[in-house]
Amino acid sequence: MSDNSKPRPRPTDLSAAIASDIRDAIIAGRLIVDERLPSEAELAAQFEVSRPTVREALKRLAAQSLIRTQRGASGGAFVNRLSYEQAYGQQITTSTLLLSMNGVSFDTACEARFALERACAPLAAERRQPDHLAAMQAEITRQSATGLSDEAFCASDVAFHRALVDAAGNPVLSYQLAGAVEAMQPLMNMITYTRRSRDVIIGLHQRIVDALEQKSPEDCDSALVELHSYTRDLNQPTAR
Amino acid sequence: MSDNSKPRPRPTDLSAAIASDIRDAIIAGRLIVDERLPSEAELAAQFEVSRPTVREALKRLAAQSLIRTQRGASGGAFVNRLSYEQAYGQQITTSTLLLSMNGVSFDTACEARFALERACAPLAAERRQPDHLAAMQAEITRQSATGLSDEAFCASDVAFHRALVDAAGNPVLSYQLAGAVEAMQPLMNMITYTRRSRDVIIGLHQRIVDALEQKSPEDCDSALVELHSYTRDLNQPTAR
DNA sequence: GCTGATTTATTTGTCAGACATTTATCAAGC
DNA sequence: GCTTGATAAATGTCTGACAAATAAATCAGC
Repeated sequence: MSDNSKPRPRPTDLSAAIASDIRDAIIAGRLIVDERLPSEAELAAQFEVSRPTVREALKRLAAQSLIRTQRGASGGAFVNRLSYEQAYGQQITTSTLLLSMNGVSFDTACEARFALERACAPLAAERRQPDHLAAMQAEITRQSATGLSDEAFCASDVAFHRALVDAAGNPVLSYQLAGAVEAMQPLMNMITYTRRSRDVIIGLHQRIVDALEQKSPEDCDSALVELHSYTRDLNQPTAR
Repeated sequence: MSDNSKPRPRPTDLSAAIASDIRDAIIAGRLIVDERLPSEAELAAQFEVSRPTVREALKRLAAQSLIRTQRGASGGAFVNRLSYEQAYGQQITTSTLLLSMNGVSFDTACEARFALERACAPLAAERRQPDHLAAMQAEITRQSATGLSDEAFCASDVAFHRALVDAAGNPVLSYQLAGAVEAMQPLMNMITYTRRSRDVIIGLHQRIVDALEQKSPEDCDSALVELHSYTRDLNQPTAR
């Protein structure tokens, strides 16, 4: 009556197994936020392994921001409250690598991004605050500058779209979209932006801001749709 | 000896600094998929640290699925091709913890989930394949069973919605949505589902499947909107 | 010459013990 | 009362060693 019916292949890697144990305890709530784990020596005794092995396990968890460590007396490993900032970072790293390593096409990534972004637009139109509009307007100004490198233009584009997402006022949405928006940047960096194409994009950005200011989700949506197809065609000007 | 002027301001936590270095190299493409890293001993010499320190760094990267390791001659650490499966897993873990540790309200998470899901609906209506419809229909059947626990009902609900997302035929969307959908499960598990409420939900699910079958994005969207508001009210029956 | 078993070399996985560094706590001295 | 120093606890790091896995080289046998 053992649980060897579980499909989980018990890792022969002790540090991976220990990390998995502790991770499960955190996810299941048996270890709560800010709770202190036993010291490395105690964990070593508990799992009957050496301290370096325990440390490797803890580093794995630290890499996922599940724990944080503190040195000194009354230090140790603590269950970490995963902040939005940390979650953003991991989300962006994972998304970026997923796209680049699997040869995801520009079209696929672009479609996903604009689909998700359109989902935010109605909420953004309803809740946008002055600072969101100001942030977006500032990026438009930056994008209009002459002599801006393609890379800088892309970075500003990303910042614009992140501000748009943030305007929806839903931190969970912002978190989910962070990956989609940021991971697009490397792909968009491969495009050459002519003066005219920049002007078109900037014009659409302005339409988006205006639509949000007037709380018109329809105008915002149509601008996004146009921006999507324009961006797609930029990448494959001779397609079809 | 030019690099002794390398005052990188993170001398604490050498293993974190080394992991960061290697991670940057992978993201920047200086290390490509399936490329073998130097052995632990070589890395130790290269970074002028001990092998355990290098190992801790490598374990951090392994925790993010950035590398995989192999024992034996011609073994070592290899840059890992991040698979969608692995990315799903990390996304789900991070999202679940983010919601539970930050006390994200049901409404907020629910709003994000349905907003994102509505973004998938038009694509799903266009591209859904028979197996997607079959998978969704199978979950509806499961949900209709009597004596089903609330937890099992929720699990089936999640499976239904993931099938809906997959029907959009965009792996990047599926990846992004995996977190949003799965992370909702713990929150939805806290709801008690009466027979009547289950019937309402199942009815809406059926409407969604029918709409997809008929390739009607409008019907699908309206069903999703209704499902959203119904779910929200289930959680706070006396609100407003 | 070729096949198959054996040895060898390389590399990760694990262990033990030690020292360095950081930090909270507490006691001593002014 | 406040500062200051000693103390203890914990993580961070190092050294050296052995175990285990695995691919390549070697060698015996035909």
